[in-house]
Amino acid sequence: MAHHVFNTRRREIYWKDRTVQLCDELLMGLGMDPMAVTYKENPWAGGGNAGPSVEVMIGGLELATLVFMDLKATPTGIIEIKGEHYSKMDNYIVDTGYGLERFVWASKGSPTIYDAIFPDLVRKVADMAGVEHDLSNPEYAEIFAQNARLAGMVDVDAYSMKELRNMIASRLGISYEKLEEAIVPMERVYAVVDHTRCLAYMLGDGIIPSNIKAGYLARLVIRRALRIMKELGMNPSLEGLVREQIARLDYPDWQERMETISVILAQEEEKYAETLDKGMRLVTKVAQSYGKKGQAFPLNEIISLYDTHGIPPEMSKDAAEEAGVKVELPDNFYSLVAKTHIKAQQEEAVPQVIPEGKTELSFYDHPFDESFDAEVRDIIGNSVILDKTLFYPEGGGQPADHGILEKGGLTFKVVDVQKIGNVVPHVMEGDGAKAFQKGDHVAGHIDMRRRLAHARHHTATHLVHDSAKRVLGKHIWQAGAQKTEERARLDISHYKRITDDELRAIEMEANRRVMDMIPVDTKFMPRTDAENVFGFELYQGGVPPGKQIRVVKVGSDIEACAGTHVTNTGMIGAIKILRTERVQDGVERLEFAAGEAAVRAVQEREGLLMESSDILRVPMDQLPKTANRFFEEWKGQQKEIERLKEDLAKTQVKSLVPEAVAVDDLKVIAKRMGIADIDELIKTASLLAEMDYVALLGSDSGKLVAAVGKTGLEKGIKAGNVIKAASKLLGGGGGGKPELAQGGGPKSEMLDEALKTGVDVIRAGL
RNA sequence: GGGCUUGUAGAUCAGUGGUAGAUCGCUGCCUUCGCAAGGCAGAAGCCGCGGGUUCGAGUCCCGCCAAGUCCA
Repeated sequence: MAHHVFNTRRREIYWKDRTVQLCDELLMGLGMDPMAVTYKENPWAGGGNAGPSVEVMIGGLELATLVFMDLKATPTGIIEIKGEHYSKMDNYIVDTGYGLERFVWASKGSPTIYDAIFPDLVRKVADMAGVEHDLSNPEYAEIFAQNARLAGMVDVDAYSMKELRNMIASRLGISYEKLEEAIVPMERVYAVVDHTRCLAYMLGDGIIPSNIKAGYLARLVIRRALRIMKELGMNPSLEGLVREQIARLDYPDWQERMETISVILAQEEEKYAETLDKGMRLVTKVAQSYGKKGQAFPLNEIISLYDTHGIPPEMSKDAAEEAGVKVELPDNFYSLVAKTHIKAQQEEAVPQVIPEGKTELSFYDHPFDESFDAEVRDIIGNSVILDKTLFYPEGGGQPADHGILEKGGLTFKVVDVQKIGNVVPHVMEGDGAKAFQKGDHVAGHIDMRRRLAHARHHTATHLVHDSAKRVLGKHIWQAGAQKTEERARLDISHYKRITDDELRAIEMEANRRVMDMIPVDTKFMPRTDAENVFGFELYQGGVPPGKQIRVVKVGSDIEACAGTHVTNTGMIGAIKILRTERVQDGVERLEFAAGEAAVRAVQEREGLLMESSDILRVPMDQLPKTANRFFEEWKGQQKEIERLKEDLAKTQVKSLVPEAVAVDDLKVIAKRMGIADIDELIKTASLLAEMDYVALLGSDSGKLVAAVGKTGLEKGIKAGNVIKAASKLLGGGGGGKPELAQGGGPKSEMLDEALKTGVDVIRAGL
């Protein structure tokens, strides 16, 4: 419940006195005692604006807030509130908010707002959790009433929970423990009721749990509710409770959505269970590793576990204690987490200078005109401003038209077109704007090829969106869109990845609308009329400004849209969806091409197929089978080669043994092995080492491997040292363990010298 | 939008730039009337993809893809 007023300096409708008077009349009209009402005025600030505000309270309960916004944040402002500078605005606004449910609470006099608004649900959850909740017991009821009142009055930032509880307990004349015992379980019950209702609104409204923004908030609420239910010993399933909450809200179409909501909730519950499961394993492991070292579990480790893996600090604590590791959890854990994050940079809003005047937009009435005559109204920087234009300025995810402006037989390229206020600046190539003067008569020519490509992609976007809705469900909402000449992309809200089958179905649906040759119907309508007829689903691409909005109707798809469209879906020709991408949890991006671009995209893909089938020398339809066969064969052959290398190593060992030379009482084999690869050398050398030889093997390609047997190791010969010295001669390097090392270098012609050097190192090591 | 993390056998995960491992699961054999359990043997890996650095990359660097998590 609210009432608003927009006052201007020229015309004031009403301000503080009248607002308070209206509030007073409302309260009296509801039968309240006006003398029991307290009005408390405070400065208010938020979102770059500020002003006075008045809290309306009855018996300590805040029923309404009356906000008077008449200040805006300016760095040079002389009025200072909470460290920010403000100055007066030309417009000043009354913004009120009355808590309907708070009125119910006040009238019923029940100890908490939850008992007033949904006593049955509170009862139900309490029963499910096995919590006694007997409000007919006056002592018990008084505890809640006092708690609610004091908790509402005290600044929670200034006191810890414990201090607050202590205050309440002493006022009630009972012990802290007794208060906690009475209150904590019920607080959880209230929280469950509150959270599930919050979810009913969020999910009913089409929010999909995600890892960012509003969706993330929904996920947090879900997880918090699950956690609280678990603490209450309930079997945590949100579906039933959210269903009941939605049933008692007056939105019939939300009931329909419950099907999707069930799926979403089940999915979120599963996901959370998985995260906790994973987290438990991870945190146990980390805790044990600190336990082994006999160290305490450091706080920054707990912070990082929470920050990167979402492991609740309580869980870290439990796991640590189980592993017998000390840990301390500070009260301000979450603000410590926040401190580790770098403060977000404040965006410097550059106030855009809005030029005077108006450029008439002709492209809506004449969507296929290529040329127009106009008069130059102004030159700003390198931009030309005309009295009217056929150039479409960038907006709504559609890029600007390009083309030329012609003056006295000379042509100048237009490389960008924007819309600022009601004015359209045409940005010229180079310093082309210099050639124009105020009052010049010019001819403009649009690059229609580009325009049409955009129009096709734009109308196709509406069709793809509509098709996605048909295939995936009504919960689909546009989360962003962008077009170019070659591609369009559409982001839609959806709670899981789009499968290949769904993608094909969407593509087919969209192309059917193309084949149906549906006329594209566009008209300007008063905003409120359009909203009444079509609903807020109009605003898929955002809410446009102004009283008149342009409504684009393509079959069953109706959107507020300022872009240029083709006049019939048949003009799109073809739509080819190219891929999907998950831009965030809960938002899928569809990338597609329309018209000529679609044909080109298909041709490109076909090119890849043709090239591949050419390489494999099979017809296209056998590509998958053949590719699979090649891959399987390749894997088999890899294994075969592995086996053969081992066999080869064994036979080579036999032929190498007679070539051993005695260096002191060590048996040393240094040998060039032809075109062997490094694996082969390693296998052969390590077999020789097992037989207690010292082996140094090289290949024509300049690879070296050394392996040292038991006796050699006892005498302190290190394969790594041998290899280091030998491979240095090859212009490379090497290393490894004492028993096995490898190396090499580009100067393979030095191999014999390198082997000799290696033997020298072995001899020197003795 | 930003930060952090992860991607290795069917699963869970190890792996200081130097011959890819463990546990569970799987297959076969031994033991048993049979099962559970145990013993032995074995199969199973484009180390997410593509570049780069290097004599040598699962490991280091860059890009991409996929996933997780946090944002007073």
